[in-house]
Amino acid sequence: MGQAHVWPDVPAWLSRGLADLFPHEAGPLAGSGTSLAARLAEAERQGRPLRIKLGIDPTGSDIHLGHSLLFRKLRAFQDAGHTAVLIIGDFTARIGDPTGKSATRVQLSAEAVAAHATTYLEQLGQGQPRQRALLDFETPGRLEVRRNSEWLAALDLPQVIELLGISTVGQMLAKDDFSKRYGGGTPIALHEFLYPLLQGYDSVAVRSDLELGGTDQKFNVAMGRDLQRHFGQPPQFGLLLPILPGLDGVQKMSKSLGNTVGLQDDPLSMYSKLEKVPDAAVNDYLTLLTDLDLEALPASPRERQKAMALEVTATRHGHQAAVQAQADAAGLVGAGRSEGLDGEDGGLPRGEACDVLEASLATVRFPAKAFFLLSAIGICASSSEGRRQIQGGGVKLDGEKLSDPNLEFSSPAELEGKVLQLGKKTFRRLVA
RNA sequence: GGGUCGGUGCCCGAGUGGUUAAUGGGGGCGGACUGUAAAUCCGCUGGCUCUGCCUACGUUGGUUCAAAUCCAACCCGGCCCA
Repeated sequence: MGQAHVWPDVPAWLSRGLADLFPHEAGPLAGSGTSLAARLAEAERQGRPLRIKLGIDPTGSDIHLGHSLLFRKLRAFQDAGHTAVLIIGDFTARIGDPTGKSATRVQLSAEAVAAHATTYLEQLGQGQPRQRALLDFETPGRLEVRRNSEWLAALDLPQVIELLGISTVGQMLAKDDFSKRYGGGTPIALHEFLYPLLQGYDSVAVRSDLELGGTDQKFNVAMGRDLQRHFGQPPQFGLLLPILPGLDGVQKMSKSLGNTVGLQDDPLSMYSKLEKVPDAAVNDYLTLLTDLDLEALPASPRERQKAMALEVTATRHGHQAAVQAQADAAGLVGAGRSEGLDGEDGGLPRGEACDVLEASLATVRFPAKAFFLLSAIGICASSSEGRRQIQGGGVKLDGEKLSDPNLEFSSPAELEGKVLQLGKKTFRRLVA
């Protein structure tokens, strides 16, 4: 995130973790209209809430922490009395946002998109009390869920041509991803140019006052302003949040990079993933995923990791579950070591006392060899990989290292109740 | 449409007739170290209940004892020209 930019004229709940806000006095668009602060004040005076647009493309089935910071900000707007307009890009998802992709994205089927959309809403807390949910689905007037096929599927060719006429090839090529690809000789399909336009047209369709997005969405958000102007609407504000780094601390959090923490993750795996995010990313996680006061936290990097992991897990699963997860995580690792810093870390229960995921042996065919077992219960992708893991010395059964991949177990009874461990963080209790 | 270059394992990228599951790098996983981190070092990195067998170098056919490597057609992409 770099040095924190100061946004003096907007409330703290809004400015926390902000990467960019435009137009803004300090920015290049200064003077091109009212400031957001003025707009907020006006809205309050008139008792007319602002319409805050957030578009999501249902291209996958899981929402992860990288998305959740946007929803947190959207929720903050809701709590301040504004209307969240959540746009499910069921139509645009089928085109695929070229953002950040080095290649053209495969087009999804309508069925897949519809299914994803449903699970998204569940994950955002539809049907749950507002205290537990990520978004406020309950309070009347605070949320509108729209699908952009509502208006995009109805566009006819003349209208599409009108949209295409609003932008130029030059403008499109100014977009970072396009220019990189164009310069680098990777193909750009023409329909990809349509994406920013359609996405921008959403702003027109819902009469957005402010659009929320990641910094990678700047082009699209700005395009929304252009289109609104074209269609005679006051252009929206753009409010951009940083891209959350993934568990590697370097690349953005993304499913395809496998560095995510899913909203669906159980408390233990959520906590154990979070407590080891690289030091450099911890502050980002704290500002973007919690409301904690960074100044008030201990200086020790390890303590900050733990505090962050605990708090983020708690916001999702509740304090109780988070504390339990923290204890379990310490137990799992502590089992293999003899460390004892304070009373807090010392004397922790061994692996078996902890809450470990169970793996059923019901579908495993016996007699089963050790290497086969690993893939059979799903902790290795293939039996060959299982073989290698054992040969590499990374597999333990009840704390004892397995050295022979061909070790044969004749019946489930031999394994029942034992804990199979792969590496430092994958544990499965075997049950029949 | 024409010319030209190219399509190799998760990614990049060597290899241009014969121990080749295919050099190297990245990423990933495992081990040591550690703060359950970073950095560093080491090992592994197609599949199969595996002393062996099977599938792989865009696709399909062909030449050859033998092909990722040669030939043909096709598919896909970059660049230049139209």
